[in-house]
Amino acid sequence: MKNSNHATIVDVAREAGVSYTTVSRVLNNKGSVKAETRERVLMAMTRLGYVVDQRARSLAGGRSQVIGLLVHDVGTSYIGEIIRGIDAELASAQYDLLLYTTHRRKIKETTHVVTLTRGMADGLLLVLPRDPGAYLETLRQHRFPHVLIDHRGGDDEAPAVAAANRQGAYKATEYLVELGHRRIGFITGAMDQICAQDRLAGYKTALTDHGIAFDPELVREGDFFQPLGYTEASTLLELAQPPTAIFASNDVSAFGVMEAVREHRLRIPDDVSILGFDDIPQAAHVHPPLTTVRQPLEEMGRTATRMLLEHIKDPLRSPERVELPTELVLRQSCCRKESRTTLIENTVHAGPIERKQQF
Amino acid sequence: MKNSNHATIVDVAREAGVSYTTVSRVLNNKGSVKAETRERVLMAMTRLGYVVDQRARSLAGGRSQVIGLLVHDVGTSYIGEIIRGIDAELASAQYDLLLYTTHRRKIKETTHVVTLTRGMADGLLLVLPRDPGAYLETLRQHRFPHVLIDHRGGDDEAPAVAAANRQGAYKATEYLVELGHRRIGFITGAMDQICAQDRLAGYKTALTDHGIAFDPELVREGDFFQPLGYTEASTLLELAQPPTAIFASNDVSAFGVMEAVREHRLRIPDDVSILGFDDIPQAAHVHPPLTTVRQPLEEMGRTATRMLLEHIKDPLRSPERVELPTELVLRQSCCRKESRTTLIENTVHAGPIERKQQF
DNA sequence: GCACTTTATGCAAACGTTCACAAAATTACT
DNA sequence: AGTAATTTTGTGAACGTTTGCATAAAGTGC
Repeated sequence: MKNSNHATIVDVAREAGVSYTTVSRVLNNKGSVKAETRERVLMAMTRLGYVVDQRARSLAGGRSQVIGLLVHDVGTSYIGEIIRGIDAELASAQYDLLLYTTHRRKIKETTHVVTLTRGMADGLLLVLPRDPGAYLETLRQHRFPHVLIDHRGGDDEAPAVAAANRQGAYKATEYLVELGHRRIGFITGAMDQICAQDRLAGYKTALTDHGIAFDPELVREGDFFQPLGYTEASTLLELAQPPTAIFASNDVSAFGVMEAVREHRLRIPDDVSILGFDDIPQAAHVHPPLTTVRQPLEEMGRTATRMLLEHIKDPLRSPERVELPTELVLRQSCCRKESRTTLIENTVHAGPIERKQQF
Repeated sequence: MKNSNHATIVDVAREAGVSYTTVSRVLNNKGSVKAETRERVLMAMTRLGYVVDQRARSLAGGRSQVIGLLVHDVGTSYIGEIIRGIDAELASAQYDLLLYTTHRRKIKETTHVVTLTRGMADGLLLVLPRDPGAYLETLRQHRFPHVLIDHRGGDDEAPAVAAANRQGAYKATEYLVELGHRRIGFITGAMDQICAQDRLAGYKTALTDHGIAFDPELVREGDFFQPLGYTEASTLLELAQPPTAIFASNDVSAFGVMEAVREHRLRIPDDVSILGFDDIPQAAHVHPPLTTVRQPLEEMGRTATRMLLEHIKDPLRSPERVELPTELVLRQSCCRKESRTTLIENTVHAGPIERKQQF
């Protein structure tokens, strides 16, 4: 880009008849400059179409106005929502976003982190990190600002924001119990993730707290994806004593559950109540709209970003770990266990005995 | 980050007992350096844990090894797939990705483009740009490398990659005709986008080419999202002469169509065949798996990136516009119009006359 | 073994900023 | 009016690279 005539700070200075330092001053609102001079410089800038060169600024000053974001993958609304929050917060702070997708390969996480540390970015946001132990130490050593999202990991002291997974699952299960359900199926998430473990824990605790014996038969291990949600729900529905409600560890696998239920010619919610987790936008748009535990994804992104920005400003600040509340969103995919008898259309679906034959 | 002891090129030079220029040479494989010296420098680098500072390199050299990506939103698998392709290609060329989400605000597109031009990135990828006219001229003037994805726009000369939307829609419609369907519903995409227009055009042409009169009643305007797909499909199903097949302009709205069809107690594909467009991963996982037109999203990302990288290497290269082939993916959501009579389960769903009453 | 090319290395100047420090201009205070 | 305090401006040195030019070392051909 040498040929293109990009104006520099020096050009502006010449145009305005001041020194380049002065231009830098009005650029950063640092140090004092006479109102009239500032005006003159500003004029010169617009006249020349000046735009600051972030690379140079960063090299000289230390701040690159870029933060790095490390994610697995970018095609899910889970990530989409989080990024929306990050983005909003970043935009108002004039930061740019450097995106790294690891596609679940651990090595990539580490190498990316190292490069990032080296001046490219002022801070790092890690969503659902796979194996943070590998580089968390490096980050801490270099005093490199970072915040983990959705990984309220073990003993490590890293700043993090997560959702109240356990509590959310507890409330949701409680809700199903209050609707009269006694046999409540549960599809877990990928169990190597702490949020998945927490959700299962919430489910279990709620059951025992309400005097319902925990039946391992009703818990199936999923992976947060639709296909496995579908298969595992099918298994549940074919039990001798099938559940009257199924709680899936996230909305996407809840969609799989819905498929399975329909495949078995059962109605939602009349025959089987379904409950999800996350409240991704799509949850409101399926039929019937999915009752789910809202995880404040966008807010998580926002909060994490704010925390990170604070840390960049003041690197000595001690790491905090925030847990954002989850919230039960009532829609139409759950109903009282008894209510099935009140409906007219009972004949449309096959009864419980025929079910197995159909599959 | 001043306190953290990051090794510089000079430190490496001292450690290896050479000048910093030599270190730079082995770093870039430029100029000749004796094998033995190179070895020594390499050793020193690993010993000191040296990592190049991209900002400085960029300032001095001109290449930032960063490309910008401008997208609407990042939470859809449409974007996810494209980014996957971009990412793969970029990783092997040692480039990083600067992400800008516009959230559909036009102004943002322009301001971002300007900043980008200013050294932050070596090139720019624009996915489904809203209003490229505003900045395309700027980009061209500055000879700033750029490639548009999925916007085979009007007259402008910008390099671009798109999918064969028209042809794909044509083939798909033809397929439905060959299955014996005569009344084929169509849900359009957001009609301000050229790809949506092309898909509609393909549908129309296919019909007339096969001697089927175009019936405007069967075309409903959608917006590429599920809710509208649902409502518009409902409208189609409640026509006096409802379609026996519905072709939605993308998979997501096809999911809406599926909901609507089920809501009307009709079976897929026995009563209504459904066809989508895009082949997002989820399309294979719904039930029945969705027959759809595969748009090579990942490949589009890859191709665009390769083109961009070429342009960066050789800025004088003339812009090309690539159209990648689409492909009909046959799954289980479509069947012969006649086949409905061959199935056993005919009684489960309500007949066409009762349909309206149920809704 | 001498001039002559090739290969290997080093020096200094950029790139476009920020920032500490110094100097100049202005204002305030006695 | 003279001095101190304050505000405004300028100078020069970073920041960590790349790159053109100069130089030193090593081959090459006769």
